[in-house]
Amino acid sequence: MSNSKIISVLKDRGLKVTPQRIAVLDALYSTNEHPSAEKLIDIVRRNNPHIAKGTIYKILDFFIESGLVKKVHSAGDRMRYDAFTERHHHLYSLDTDRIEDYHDEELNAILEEYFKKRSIPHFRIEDIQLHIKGKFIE
Amino acid sequence: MSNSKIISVLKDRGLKVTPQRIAVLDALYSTNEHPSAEKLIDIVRRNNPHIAKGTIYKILDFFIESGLVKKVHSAGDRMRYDAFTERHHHLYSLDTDRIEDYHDEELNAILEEYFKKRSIPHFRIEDIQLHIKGKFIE
DNA sequence: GTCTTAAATAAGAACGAGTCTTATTTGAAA
DNA sequence: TTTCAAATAAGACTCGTTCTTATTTAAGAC
Repeated sequence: MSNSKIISVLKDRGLKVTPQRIAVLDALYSTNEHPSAEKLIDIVRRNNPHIAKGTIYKILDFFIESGLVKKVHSAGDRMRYDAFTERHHHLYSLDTDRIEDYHDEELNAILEEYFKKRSIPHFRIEDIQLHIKGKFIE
Repeated sequence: MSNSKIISVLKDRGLKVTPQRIAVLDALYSTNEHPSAEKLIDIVRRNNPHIAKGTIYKILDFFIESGLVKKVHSAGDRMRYDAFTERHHHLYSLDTDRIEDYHDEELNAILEEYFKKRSIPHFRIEDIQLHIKGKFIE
């Protein structure tokens, strides 16, 4: 994604634009592998070697509050991030730390239908995601 | 669950029975709050103050390999564990670290049906779990 | 363009959940 | 009861993440 588009993403939401935020958002949009913070720091520093580690963690938290980024639920020991905000699901490798997107409108419709007629006592649903665990075969 | 039943769980699977394993399994069966390892260590040490932290982590890994326990995918900074092995789903609080079970046969059937007719290229599914995120209201 | 200031960042120390190491103990088969 | 591979205790260590403090900066006001 071009820099000017990334700037628009921030500006349109009334968020302050900084070179560091642009770099982090660019790194997130440039990959679909749901990177860990450490991986993201690597990517960011290819073009911006001076950006501080703590800054990137702080920016990630800020993006999460702002709704630009979501944490990916996982069983690993490091947090994973996802900047693809449309409703989608994930495939989890049981062998490796690979996590891929799974997107299907029919599935979304089925889930929508199911939860429309069935409310959960004492719980207000805000988001639903399927975790599909298994093995990638090449 | 009684001690003799817990011993049976281990014996029936051909697993070595130790006081430490009994204590950890007992702690897991005594709560449905999907405890972190640290929380579990607290529970275990109420009755067995001498059991080492590393031992409990090692036992948890062993139980996971043995299929007695599953890791719960989460966005938090600590791993959570679940000894309820029937197919079920989870409710996640967006405010707190609360995670509750959600169990419904109709939902399982719907998912079964959906994935029966739709295979995912290059992926062999082994387990499917719904993450329902939202807010608990009292 | 310049000023102003709250907010953002740099640098690295600190924290803590989870892992590793080594000596000791033990479950359970023979 | 003997034997020994496996399990445990104790605590040092790792490293992903957070915190602290001084410095810099984005962007609104003038």
